[in-house]
Amino acid sequence: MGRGRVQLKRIENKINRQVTFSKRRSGLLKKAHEISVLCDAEVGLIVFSTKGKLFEYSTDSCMERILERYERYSYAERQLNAATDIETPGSWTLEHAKLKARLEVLQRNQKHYAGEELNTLSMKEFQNLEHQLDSALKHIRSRKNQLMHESISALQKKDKALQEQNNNLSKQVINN
Amino acid sequence: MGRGRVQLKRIENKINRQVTFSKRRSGLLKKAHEISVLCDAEVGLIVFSTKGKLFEYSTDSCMERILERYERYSYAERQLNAATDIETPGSWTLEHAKLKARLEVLQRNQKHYAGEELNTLSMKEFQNLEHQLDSALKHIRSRKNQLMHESISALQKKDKALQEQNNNLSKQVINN
DNA sequence: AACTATTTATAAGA
DNA sequence: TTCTTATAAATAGTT
Repeated sequence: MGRGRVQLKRIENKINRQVTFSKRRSGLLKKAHEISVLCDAEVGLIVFSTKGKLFEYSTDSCMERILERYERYSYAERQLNAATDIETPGSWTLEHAKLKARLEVLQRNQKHYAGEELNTLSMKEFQNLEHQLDSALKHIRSRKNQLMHESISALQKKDKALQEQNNNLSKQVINN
Repeated sequence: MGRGRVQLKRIENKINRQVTFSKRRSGLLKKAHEISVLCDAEVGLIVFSTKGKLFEYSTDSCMERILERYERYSYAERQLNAATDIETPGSWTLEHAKLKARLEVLQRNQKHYAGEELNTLSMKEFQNLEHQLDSALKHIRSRKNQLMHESISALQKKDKALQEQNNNLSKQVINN
């Protein structure tokens, strides 16, 4: 896509490499967004430049969600890691294990909050979850409303101040 | 890039969406690989189709490495730089910092899901959160509905069976 | 940061 | 699905 054919190997010239990186990066992010919207896919894209700078795109700006979903796919691998950890005793082991346990609980909760993995819940737990989410949503909507009102009043105030300033300036112009 | 201009919105026709997904997915993976090689960048790309199938690309086929780097960069860079310049990835300290960072993120999310500590969120993040909660609630209610229906049919079936048994027993009593 | 000649990606059609 | 082809889009080299 350009004036020359592209050889699939590292661009040795540093400047060219930097420029190409910048151009292709934006193209890549754009395409990631497009497939996400057009095809209703969930996409996570992470790019580190040579110098270690991070660029990223994720559907709904929620990389965490996507990474968690990804890790559910590599569950077997994680279990392997966990086994190795337990077999390696050390001063950190206890705290580490505790952290992991808390993490698992939170992750499970998180999934329930996201409406996933609901099969394990009893009817009563369902009711609870539903109620919690419902009230959270109410909180959030009322807070959002409040924010919007505040934002509107701030703008109105600013508008008023500007108009007054305008009037004063106009008078000065007329007087001169 | 084709015979028609592309509108950036979900393709409603299921077949078209599937075909476009397949084509664009391979294009995206190719471009991810290209920028990685040409520009010496480290790339991780995760794509979930509508149906939940996973496709991925990662520089050197090592997604875990990239995700670790991402998480370090995003949440724990400071602590890590301070604590461990020499530690190799996979060491206890790194693992530990990573876990702690993730835990913090999850705890914050959890609070947001519960409608707490909303002050720090921007308007856009609000919209995202509201949307997420709304869709989670829909999932949960539809699943609850399904469970209740199943439960009702199970009871009706049982009821029918018992009545029949009853009838049979009554006849036997009369005959004796 | 723009430009433009080409290559590349891909939408629609077969 | 796979291939073909017309066209849109991306981008390499240039200014």
